[in-house]
Amino acid sequence: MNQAEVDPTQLLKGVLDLAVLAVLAEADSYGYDVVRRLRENGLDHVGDASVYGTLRRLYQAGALNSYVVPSDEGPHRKYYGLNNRGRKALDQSAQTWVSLSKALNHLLNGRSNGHGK
Amino acid sequence: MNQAEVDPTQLLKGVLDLAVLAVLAEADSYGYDVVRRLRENGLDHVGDASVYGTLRRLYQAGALNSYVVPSDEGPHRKYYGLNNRGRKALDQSAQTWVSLSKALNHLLNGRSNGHGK
DNA sequence: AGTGCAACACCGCATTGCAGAGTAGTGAAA
DNA sequence: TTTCACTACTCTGCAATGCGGTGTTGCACT
Repeated sequence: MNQAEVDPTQLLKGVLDLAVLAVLAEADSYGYDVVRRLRENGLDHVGDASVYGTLRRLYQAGALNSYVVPSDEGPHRKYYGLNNRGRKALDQSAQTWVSLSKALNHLLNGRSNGHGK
Repeated sequence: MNQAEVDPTQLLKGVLDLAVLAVLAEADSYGYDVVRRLRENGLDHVGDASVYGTLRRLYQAGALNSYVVPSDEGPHRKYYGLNNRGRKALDQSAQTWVSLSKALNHLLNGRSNGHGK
């Protein structure tokens, strides 16, 4: 059961996975920074613990690889980056997300349209 | 704490609430039918128990009113419909949803655009 | 009539994700 | 030294999802 793929049912509550994956796709980074970037991008209320948890989960699922970069200006930083598996997972999750988002948006706008399909 | 309003953190996993609310906004209906409609609209993997649970939760939160319609073709049907509170909740949730969805979509497309306005 | 099935409602349990709070360690500023 | 901004991580509680099961009421078959 260490598939990196998300099963659709999980996406309902696992939007964070997708977000983290997306951020990591732009550039490798470490937990603290991921949180910062997520918040800068509109996900302002994500708890850091959630992100760390997500990171760990993703890592254990084999979607990420990580390496420690010692810093001379503070504690070490544990970078995470997408690997093939991760990119695939991102791709798939993104797709699922798009359908979900489309379905939802359709539902939300559906009251003003004249004829359904 | 029985506010019908969703706090943003909940939306991450509570997309179902919004979906159910939206379906109910189109027309009153009963659990079994809600599931059917949800599935027809792309939310194909929602479990019926989840929907019943959501319905009950929403009802207890005061967002829905319900009435039983005896059916001559089977057991009675327990209809649910939005009340003012429900509409407000839908409205608010929808808004939160839109921001979230925007943020996510931005993240997902962010790699190919030069500068977001 | 009896059996079985489909439509319908609902519950309990286990799993899992998310968040809050707390621990810990480093380097720089006060 | 105390404090603070960074950085990582753990424990724990809560709430939501889903599965499987239970029960009911008609209808179609046999």
